[in-house]
Amino acid sequence: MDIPKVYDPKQVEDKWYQMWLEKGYFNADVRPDRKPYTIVIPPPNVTAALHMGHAYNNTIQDILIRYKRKQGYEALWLPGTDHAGIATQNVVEKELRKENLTRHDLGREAFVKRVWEWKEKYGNTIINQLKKMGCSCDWRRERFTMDPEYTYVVREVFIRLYRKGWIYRGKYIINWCPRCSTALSDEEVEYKTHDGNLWYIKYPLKDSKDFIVVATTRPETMLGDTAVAVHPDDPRFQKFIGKTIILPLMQREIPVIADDQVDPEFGTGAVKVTPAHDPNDFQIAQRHQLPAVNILNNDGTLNENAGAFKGLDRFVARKKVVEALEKEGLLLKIESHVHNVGHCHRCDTVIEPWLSEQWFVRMKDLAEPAKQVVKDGRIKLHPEERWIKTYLNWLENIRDWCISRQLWWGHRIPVYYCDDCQHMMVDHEMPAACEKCGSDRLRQDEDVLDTWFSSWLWPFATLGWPKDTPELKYFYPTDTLVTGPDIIFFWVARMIMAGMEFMKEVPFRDVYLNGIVRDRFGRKMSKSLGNGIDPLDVIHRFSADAMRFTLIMLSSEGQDINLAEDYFEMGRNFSNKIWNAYRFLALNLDEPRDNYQDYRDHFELADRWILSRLNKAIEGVGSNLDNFRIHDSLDAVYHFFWDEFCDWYLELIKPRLYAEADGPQKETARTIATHIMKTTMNLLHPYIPFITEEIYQRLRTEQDVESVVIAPWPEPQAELNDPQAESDMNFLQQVISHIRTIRSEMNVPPAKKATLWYRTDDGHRGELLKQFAPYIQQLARVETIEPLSDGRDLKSTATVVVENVELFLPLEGLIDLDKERQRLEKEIGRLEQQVMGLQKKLSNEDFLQKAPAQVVQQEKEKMKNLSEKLTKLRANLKRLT
RNA sequence: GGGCGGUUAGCUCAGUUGGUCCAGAGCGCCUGCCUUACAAGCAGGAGGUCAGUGGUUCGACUCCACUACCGCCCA
Repeated sequence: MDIPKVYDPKQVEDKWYQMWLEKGYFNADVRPDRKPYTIVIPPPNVTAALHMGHAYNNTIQDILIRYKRKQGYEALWLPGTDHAGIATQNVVEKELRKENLTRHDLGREAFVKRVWEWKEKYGNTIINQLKKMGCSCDWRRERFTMDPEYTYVVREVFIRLYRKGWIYRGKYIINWCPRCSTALSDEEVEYKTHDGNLWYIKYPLKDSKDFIVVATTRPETMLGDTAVAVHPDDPRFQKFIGKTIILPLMQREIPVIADDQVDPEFGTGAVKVTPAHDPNDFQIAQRHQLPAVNILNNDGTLNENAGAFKGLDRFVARKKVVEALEKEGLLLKIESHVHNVGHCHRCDTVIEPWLSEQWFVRMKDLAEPAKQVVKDGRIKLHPEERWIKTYLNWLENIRDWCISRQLWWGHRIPVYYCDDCQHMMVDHEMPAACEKCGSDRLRQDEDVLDTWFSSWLWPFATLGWPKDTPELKYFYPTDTLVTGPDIIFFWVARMIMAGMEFMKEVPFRDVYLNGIVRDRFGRKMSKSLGNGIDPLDVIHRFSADAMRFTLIMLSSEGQDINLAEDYFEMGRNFSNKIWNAYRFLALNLDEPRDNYQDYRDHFELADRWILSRLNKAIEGVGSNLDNFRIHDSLDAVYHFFWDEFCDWYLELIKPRLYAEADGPQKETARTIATHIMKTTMNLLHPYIPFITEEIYQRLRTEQDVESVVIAPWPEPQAELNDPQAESDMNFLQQVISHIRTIRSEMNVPPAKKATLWYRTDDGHRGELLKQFAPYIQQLARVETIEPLSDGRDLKSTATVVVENVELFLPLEGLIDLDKERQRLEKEIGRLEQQVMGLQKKLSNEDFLQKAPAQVVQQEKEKMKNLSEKLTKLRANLKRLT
């Protein structure tokens, strides 16, 4: 048989994926006879190709969905992509800039067409990447947040909330990005620490030589001041309340007012009030009926209300205003001041609080059920402790959601205005005529909706809502959401709100929050740093299995992953190990078979042991997966396969396999090894789908299901649990390891066969050494094993004590007695320390009285064993001196 | 300013309800092996006052408090 020594994933990955698609294994349909298990993908933005974070996130989803599919659930993983309003508009605008064009050069219609072309390209790229990774999505159900059906849902929701009075339009202070030229929600603002200044400015009182000093971090906004405010109880300013100030540079008369909101501790205790450019000032202004003076254009330059500063960029204006104030002697001082400044989440531009007319969702009543379902456990977060507080805290302090965006790419707001009577109508389509005055001069609102206003509907919009489809009934609520903690507010919380509002039911039951993939130094991967790793490149160099395996091996629940390209060798090596284990079986197998149960009468210790260990591995994988401990689940099967199956079992059965004649002993080893191998492929399949299919197919028999994708998930078989076999094997493993250590430390040539004598009054262990001498001979390169007989010369033997059995290795001519003495002394020293510790513990009255009897008993037992061992080692050391 | 997370072997991290996993894994390092599945491998080994201080307890990497440093979120 010609099986290459090195596994070549390129030969298999595409082949099997094609087969899976053709067989329709990933398709999930409404099947009342089965329990559904549903995951909706966090739809990747169509801005660009997927990065390592996506690879990680989707690997986790694929593991869960493949696990459930193998368990017999009707497992639906619903794929799709997100139009990602601002982000996508930005990247396309960037493309245009290369052609020296702006979106305005193209006009709205042509620009949107251009974005659709971009979407087609990257949408396809993304789907292909997911397929390359092995993602088992039901591709028939792929959705995009701007599909016609989806767009209908978005409008429907807008209309329902509007009619309910939960969507309103109003003039408020919102976050404005001058670069993107749109409003943002509070969540889209990122605060960063800036080393700024605090400028102290004198505001002269009218008809007086007196003045009030105000402090500000944004001096240019003074041009829009309409008052100065002080705290009503602040004794320093009592005499000024109600007086009039002449606003410097503008010569506008503004009042001095008293308001509780003023913090007397900040600056001088008197603050300038700029209602159009500060949320707090806006509130103050409303209470005092102050006018708002807007001094900014939408691109961040100053408008005609800024007087002499009109047309300047806001940061240039800041300098000029300061200069002008200084010239007039009104600048008292400048202090350096560290403060947080809001930046656009998408383009990093400093945002401006700006008074403008926008659409909002009233959140209070939506937030309440979303809080409740997490509090009472109907939705569980994993890891819970870490995020539940963050989630609840956000909902406690929820603010209304600004959903209108001054963009072109997105869902147009379904609101229509009559040009004649200004009447406003909300509907799916533009009415033929104004319902109030009958005019046909109607126009739709120019703005589009926040991207998240469509993605918060994802779990049910993708299943057919608002129609009462069988899919919706069957697959909703979905089961698990896997996503990053960075979008808990943007997406997770809002999906829960939408689910509760429109479905009256949670959208999912478990939320697994995966960590962020970083570079080897713990830095976030980013284009600007150039430290990103391309999943396709990794797949090309190492294979999809290797990528998936490595990501999970490096992860731990909810923690960030530090990643470097060479780490993927880990996954490649494991694949190769699997391949070679298979290769070994194949070379010793004429044809696949899996009837190990037929040889039950011929099971020997190693067989009983490995089957018992397999049970443990199956339990470990399953229970950890059920608890979202993804890494631990893989770790369980990884160590079982490599450390126990490959390193011990396969080595132990070699004598049987290499035996000349076929016979039940040989057949037992063959069939069990095959069974373990195949079961392990089932266990590993969710993590590394490709190689497990390849091996499964090669080991498949007539009785087996046609693909590992749908082969049943292994269940532990209670009758194969064998504690006795495990403890006996454990003893023999220790014996073998100790002999190996001695050989290695004494530099015994590998080819040199050793002799082993043993002495013990433990009948069972003595029997084990006798009965399983072949194991020791095979794995420790020992020739003869016999009980120590009287009169043996122990002068040049190395010794070790394993569970009260003394082992002697005569090493005439090989042993370095000094070295052996050192070795024994070191071991004795180690034991003495332990004994001392135990002695102290056991002579402590408090311990004896207060510790549980069982613990005391355990410690006493330990003490007894250690003492015996110590006695033996001391005797042996003495013999050498 | 408020909240959360982290600090364990050279590196990246595990350690699940305080007492057998008296500290583990992967990578790296050292030694010996091309032993008829695998050198992408096998066998063996070195390496840690579990950030610091104090407390609770018979007993603390594990619980509590404070401190230091790092990171994230919110105002």
